Amino acid sequence: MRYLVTAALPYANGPLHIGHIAGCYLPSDIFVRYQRLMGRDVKYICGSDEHGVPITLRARKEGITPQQVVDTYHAMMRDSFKEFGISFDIYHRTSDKIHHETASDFFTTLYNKGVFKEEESEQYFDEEANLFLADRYITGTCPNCSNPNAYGDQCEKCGKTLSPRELINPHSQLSGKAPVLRKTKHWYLPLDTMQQEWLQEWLLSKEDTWKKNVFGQCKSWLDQGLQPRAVTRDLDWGVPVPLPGNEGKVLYVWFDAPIGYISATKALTAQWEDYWKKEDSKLIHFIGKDNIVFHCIIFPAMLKAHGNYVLPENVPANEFLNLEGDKISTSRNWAVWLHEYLLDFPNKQDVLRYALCATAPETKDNDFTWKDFQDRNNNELVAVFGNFVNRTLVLTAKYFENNVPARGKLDDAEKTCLDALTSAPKLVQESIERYRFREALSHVMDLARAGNKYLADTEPWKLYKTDPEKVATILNLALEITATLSYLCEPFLPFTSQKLQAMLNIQPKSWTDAFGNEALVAGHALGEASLLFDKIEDEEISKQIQKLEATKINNTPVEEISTGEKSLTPFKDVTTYDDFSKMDLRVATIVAAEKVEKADKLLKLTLDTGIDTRTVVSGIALHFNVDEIIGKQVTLLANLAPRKIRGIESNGMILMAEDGDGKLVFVQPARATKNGSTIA
RNA sequence: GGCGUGGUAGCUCAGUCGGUUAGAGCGCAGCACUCAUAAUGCUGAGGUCGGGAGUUCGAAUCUCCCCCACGCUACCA
Repeated sequence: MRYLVTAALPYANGPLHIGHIAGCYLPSDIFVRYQRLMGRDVKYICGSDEHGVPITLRARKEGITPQQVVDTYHAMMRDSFKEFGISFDIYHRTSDKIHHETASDFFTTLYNKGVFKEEESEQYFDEEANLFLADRYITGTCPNCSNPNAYGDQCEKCGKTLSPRELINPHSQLSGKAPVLRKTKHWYLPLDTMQQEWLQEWLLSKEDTWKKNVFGQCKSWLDQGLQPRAVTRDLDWGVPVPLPGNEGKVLYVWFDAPIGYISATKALTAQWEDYWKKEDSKLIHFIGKDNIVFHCIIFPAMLKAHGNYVLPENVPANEFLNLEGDKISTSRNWAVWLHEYLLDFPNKQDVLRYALCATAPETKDNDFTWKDFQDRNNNELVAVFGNFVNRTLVLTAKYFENNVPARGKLDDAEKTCLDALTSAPKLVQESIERYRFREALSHVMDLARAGNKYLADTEPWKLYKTDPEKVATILNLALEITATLSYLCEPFLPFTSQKLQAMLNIQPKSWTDAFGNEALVAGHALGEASLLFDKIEDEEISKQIQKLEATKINNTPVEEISTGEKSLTPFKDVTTYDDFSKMDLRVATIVAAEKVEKADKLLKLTLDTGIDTRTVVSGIALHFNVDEIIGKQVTLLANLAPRKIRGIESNGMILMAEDGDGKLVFVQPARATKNGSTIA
């Protein structure tokens, strides 16, 4: 049996922050270190995801090539991971030749098997730049919130997922011109038929073994019915489509990226196929919750379509980590960056590892605060773990010249202590096997607590004068606990483990060897003791909090400027009076309003136009209460063709003004005017 | 609106198949101790288990309705 553990490929257009670490890299690292200690055959795979549109956008913005962008961030992330003790067997990258070949072959195999559906569609094309525009290259006015700077795939203001065709007044980010529609061919993965054939059945079989949040999300997707998904894009940055006559097309990044796990394994070992194709291999994907669909549905679909590959055994996705009560945001710089932490807190990798593991968002979103970080360091690592080790070593140095004393007769206190000693590894093991890393870590701390209690109960410092032999037994056991702690904490606190083992003058051991035997023999000479953890003072914490508050202050004016100036929609093309005069604009009064059933944003308005009373459905329910708009005079586009919305016929359209923040205001006459008055 | 996940002590969370008095860590209060980085140990206060109804001898746990948070999704001319 062998394990293949993957951690989500981080996207190479920005540095790593604590959310990435807590959600994915730390849990996977703990899991893998544990598997190694159990003597299991495990490979731990990760790498930079270096394709896709945002990287090309950043490159354009900074006036460099996409390769330069990814080189920078790839090196940065690789180094941060290493320094933080994330123990990948390989940290690869998707711009590597091996990956291009692997992804290319993968596509070709599926193509030759006739898996894909081929389809032509109309996409926006920039005639000046002479290329098809990726969704991100197109901006326009959001049909949802009227934000004039919405992207073709998503409006960042209201969060709505869009397609470029929905944008009002679209323009190319490259030339600034309005793009034209042109036909293009793409290949689709037929998830809909796969759902029927096997995917649904396979996923439903995971109900008992996968985390609830993960299974629930998959179930939700299945219930809505899967749709075919394009696996190619018109773009020049990525893995080229390996079919003749298809220049300017690449594999879509979601198709390309997970294959990166395979290429990385290839780059790591010639036996890569054992890990991917032998039935007794367990494939485990560690990811954040934003990646559930790709790893639970789409990638398995790809692997199955290819044939011979194992499907994931488990996908233990975490939820999100917040920071001081707010969502972590790269663009708003609201984050604790790993590379900055490593500079600000040198040699304190384990403190962050501890804090993030203890507060990891395993079952729901969780909050990281600097106060919590400080408390966990001072009250748990220093006071419980470090202090127990220190008092044990100090006592041993004082009474036994730094040699391990012999164990004598065992009383009840000793038996209780030995119970804790033998049960701790089992508890930690069980928790890790169930992907409960917070719980596992607390079992480690419980052993240190048991040690502190043992010392407090037996009081060797009092006994020494009257019964030095008893003290020898006590310290023998206490030292045995410190040795066990050094082995047991390795997956979580690898730096501390090493340091402690040096202090005890012992060698690293696999868990199978370490537990169940006495780690220290009488007479063993201990090494030099030092403190495992230092207190973190208030000053250091308030410095970090101030740093965050500064970004908050810096953020506000920038955003205001950007929405105030940059975001104003450019003027539209010239029109004629004839065109304008076709529109019948009238003053009307809202006489009734009600929420449309089963729609969050829709209000059904009844208008008095002076000539008739009519119904208009308007998407303004998020901006106004029903009560506050009744009696308001508004501008009505009266001769707009009727249209059914949610089963209600809408006759016309209410004109709204929109400020930079997406707030809507009625356009109305400066004074109350007769209903039906014309506007021209 | 639909779907998913969650709501348990001041904070972070556990709670198995429905079963006695709902637990842990941190924080707080008191006591003990002095080997230890004022660290440790013990004791205690603190809960209408989001709200309401139901099933049951018995509900944090099962059913229904509602509220709140996060995510997915629908409606938007």
